[in-house]
Amino acid sequence: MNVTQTPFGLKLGAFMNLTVEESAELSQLHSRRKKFAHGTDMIYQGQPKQAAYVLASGWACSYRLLSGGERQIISFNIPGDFLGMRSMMAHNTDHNIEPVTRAEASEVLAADLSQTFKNSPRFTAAMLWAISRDEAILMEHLVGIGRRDAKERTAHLLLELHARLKLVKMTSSSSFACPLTQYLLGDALGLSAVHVNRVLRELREDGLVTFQHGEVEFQDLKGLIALADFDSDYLDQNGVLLN
Amino acid sequence: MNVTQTPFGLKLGAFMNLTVEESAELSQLHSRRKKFAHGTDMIYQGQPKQAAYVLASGWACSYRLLSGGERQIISFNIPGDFLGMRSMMAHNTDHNIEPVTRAEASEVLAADLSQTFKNSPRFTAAMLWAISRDEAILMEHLVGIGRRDAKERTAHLLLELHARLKLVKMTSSSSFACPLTQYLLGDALGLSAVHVNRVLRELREDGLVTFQHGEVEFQDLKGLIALADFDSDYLDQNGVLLN
DNA sequence: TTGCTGTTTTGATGTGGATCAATGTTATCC
DNA sequence: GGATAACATTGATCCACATCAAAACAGCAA
Repeated sequence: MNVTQTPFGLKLGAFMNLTVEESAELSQLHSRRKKFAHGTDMIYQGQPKQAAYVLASGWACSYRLLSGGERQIISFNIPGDFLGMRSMMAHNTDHNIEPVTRAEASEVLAADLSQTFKNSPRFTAAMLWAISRDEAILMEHLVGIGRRDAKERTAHLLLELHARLKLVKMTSSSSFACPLTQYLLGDALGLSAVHVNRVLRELREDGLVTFQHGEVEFQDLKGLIALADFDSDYLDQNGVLLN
Repeated sequence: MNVTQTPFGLKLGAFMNLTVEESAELSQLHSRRKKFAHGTDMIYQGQPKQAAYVLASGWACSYRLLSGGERQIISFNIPGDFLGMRSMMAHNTDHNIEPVTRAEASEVLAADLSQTFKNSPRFTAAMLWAISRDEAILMEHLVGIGRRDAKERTAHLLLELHARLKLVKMTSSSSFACPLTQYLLGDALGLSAVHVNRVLRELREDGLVTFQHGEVEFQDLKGLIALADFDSDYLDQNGVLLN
């Protein structure tokens, strides 16, 4: 299979066109495939070997648990995302990553990665781009929790997921399959699951989006974008989407 | 001056010992010095040239403005921090960085940086470490805003700043100089300045910390750490601090 | 000394979202 | 067909923090 058509390839393609050699290099990284079932952590505190993964299929989420038992989901991960850069670089891993659905991922060894960095400066740049983009997503998430109310926040997240999934060709024009429960949404949005439910109902009643039976459908995309004050620039993929 | 004693050198030193050659390489990056006054943005939306900086002295903060006029401070930056990685990699800059005090920073050109990456894989790793660490700080911030109450959050931020400043030798054992206003704290913590004031008073009355006249003083460090549920692991600098 | 400007402090009142407690829905398995 | 489990929905009550308003204070310029 052509690597440029994998989710990871599609994503990096938003930053630059991959040469034949780079595609080959990428295939290497992409070889050691692993499967994860719902309920088993992919990355966790105190794990023996520092590993990183490229998510090939399925969704995951990274989260932190507080001593009081509450949890905060840091980010949702979709196919093409690179997981665990931090657990590879840092001496302690302080957050967990668990699959939301069944998931497949390619394990990336630190040695291989640094070899690839050496071989291809352009690939290095692309990885830095991907990392910065993840950071931008995190920032936007922070802004949402800090300064947007529950409705705006929820709308924003749905719009973001739509845009990100679009990049890896996992959407139809105005809907996408979404395996997240209201509990997961709550843990990500800093809301109770109960309140997430109310917010989703309001959005539905306003004729903006519906989220039912694992499917998010946008009824009024413009209205939703206005409500959420959503500007996709931070995802840095507009050039690609316009093509 | 020995680069290893600059804040940036001290910080990277937490990850690895710099060789003589690496120090030289680092000095190169560190040469084009610029000054910034309070009130002029260092990095802003739509700026002509993509630049990055290493903060040499003074404090800064990066923030996002919402259409409603509210702002969310993403992070506070102290000497040794690398600023603007994202504005260098991405096609659009979506957040601003402004100095909190007068500040000096070394401008880093994209070309120089990628050259340095090519020359020194170890430096590349150190930069990735620094980036991951920034991401971890951001995550912790997110967790705080999402799941901690105002008092815990405030305490946590003060403890984090103390630990980070320690790494670049800008603290005394139980206090540090802090140029932040209560408005800035509020914008970072997702609180109103009024509420920040009340929280600071409570912390003072509890005999935990005082923050007055630009000086943060810890009265009961253990108590504060317990209150904030603070675990410095995420800063990945414990090994260094123990030496 | 007198402002002027930015910052801190305190009080009174209002609200978004948490929490508690049920009930409804759907899927799965026997 | 009933039992069980996971998830979604709705109502009632409460509190942490926002918002509004005003005063006290510090630093600085003239």
